[in-house]
Amino acid sequence: MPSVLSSRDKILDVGESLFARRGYAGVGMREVAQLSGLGKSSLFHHFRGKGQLYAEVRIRTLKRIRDALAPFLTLETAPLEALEEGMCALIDSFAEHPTSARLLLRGLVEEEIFSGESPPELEEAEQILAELLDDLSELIERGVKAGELRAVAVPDTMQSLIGLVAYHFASGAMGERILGEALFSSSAVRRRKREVVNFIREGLRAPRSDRDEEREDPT
Amino acid sequence: MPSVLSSRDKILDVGESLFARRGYAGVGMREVAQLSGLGKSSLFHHFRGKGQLYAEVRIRTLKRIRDALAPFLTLETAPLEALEEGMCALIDSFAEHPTSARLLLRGLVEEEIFSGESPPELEEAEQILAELLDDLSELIERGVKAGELRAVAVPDTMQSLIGLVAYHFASGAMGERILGEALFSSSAVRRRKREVVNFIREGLRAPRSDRDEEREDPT
DNA sequence: GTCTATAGTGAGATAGAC
DNA sequence: GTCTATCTCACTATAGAC
Repeated sequence: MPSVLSSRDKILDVGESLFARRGYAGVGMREVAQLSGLGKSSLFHHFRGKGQLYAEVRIRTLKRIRDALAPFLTLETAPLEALEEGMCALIDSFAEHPTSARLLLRGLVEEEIFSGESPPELEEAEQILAELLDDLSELIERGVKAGELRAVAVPDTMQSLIGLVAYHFASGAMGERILGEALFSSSAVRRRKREVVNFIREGLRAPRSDRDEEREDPT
Repeated sequence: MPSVLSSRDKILDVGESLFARRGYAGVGMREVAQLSGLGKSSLFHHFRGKGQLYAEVRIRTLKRIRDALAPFLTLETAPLEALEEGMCALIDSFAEHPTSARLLLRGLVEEEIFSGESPPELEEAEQILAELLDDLSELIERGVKAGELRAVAVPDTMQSLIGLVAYHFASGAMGERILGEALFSSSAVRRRKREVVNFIREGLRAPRSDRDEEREDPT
């Protein structure tokens, strides 16, 4: 590992920052080059084109998110606890890489990005995302079946969790206006974790009686 | 009111649909013109330029959202009930205008849209949004002070509610993949309302004892 | 691996006839 | 109000020297 970033990594960093802030169409290769300290043409030596750069940036981001979440998507922890701790780990990951949430949200919300054909690398990104969502879905379902969670609709709950965590850290200037504080200050991150965990715990946990019922179910 | 849309309204409709799907930078005036059934130059007769068109689209959308939410942001209803009913009304509004949520979310998340100076009309949009957020903030604060809601952090709760409602209906193809169903089908909308209301009620309501405490507080 | 130069396209916007 | 024609500029991408 070189202590100085390779040109390729530098380009990826710059691209990640710009794509997160402005979206695919809002970014020009000229600006990516300038901020990378390279000539415009040098970019095309490292990446086939803007499309591939975007895809590689997305892959890197999604892998980071997957790595943060993976330890909690196993079968070893109780579902509600795994959900709470997983969301905390995700928030920590977002806090460490402030562009991640925006890029994730853009990937979830944005469509019709490529007018012609999309770069083949995007499929890898889609697959990482798909696996992640599948694992999360299974976790929630396990929680419901175990009686730890209320009888929520699993897909809607997925959407709720994404909205709860990803939107907040993607909300930029408007989020900071609402918070009256930097989104990624350590106090704001700590508070967000607390609020999200409380919201999830109170909002999704099965009421006492249900949980007892489930445990005692003799069928 | 003419039964046939004026050119201006037609352009606004087309612009709204395109800006919601692709964002400001992803939309070309040529495409707006074609879908409006006009020549490119005719657009510039109705709007000073792309920036103004975007601003007008945002204003129209935000006014729709404000009108849907306004009845529940008064002081007349109990806060938790107002919150639940307000979110339902917002969901109904999103369901009626499927571009609204996306455009709202884009407005909240997107920055640095204009490279040069931004159109003056955008300030009107920002003000509508600011008033809306202020009113929502006050509602939550009233709920906490009245002891109806837990002692949540008000700004974080705002963010949570936005994420819960706006993200879902902005999530497009990915949301439909998660749901396994069209986002705006009547059954999906009904279910979303139920899930959001339950999540809010269970997740934000103060526990029984607190609510009793507050009511009996003799100080 | 980086550069200069440039091709080629499409963007936003304007002028002026009808 | 709408059109055709045109301007200027920025964009992605390539060619080829170093």
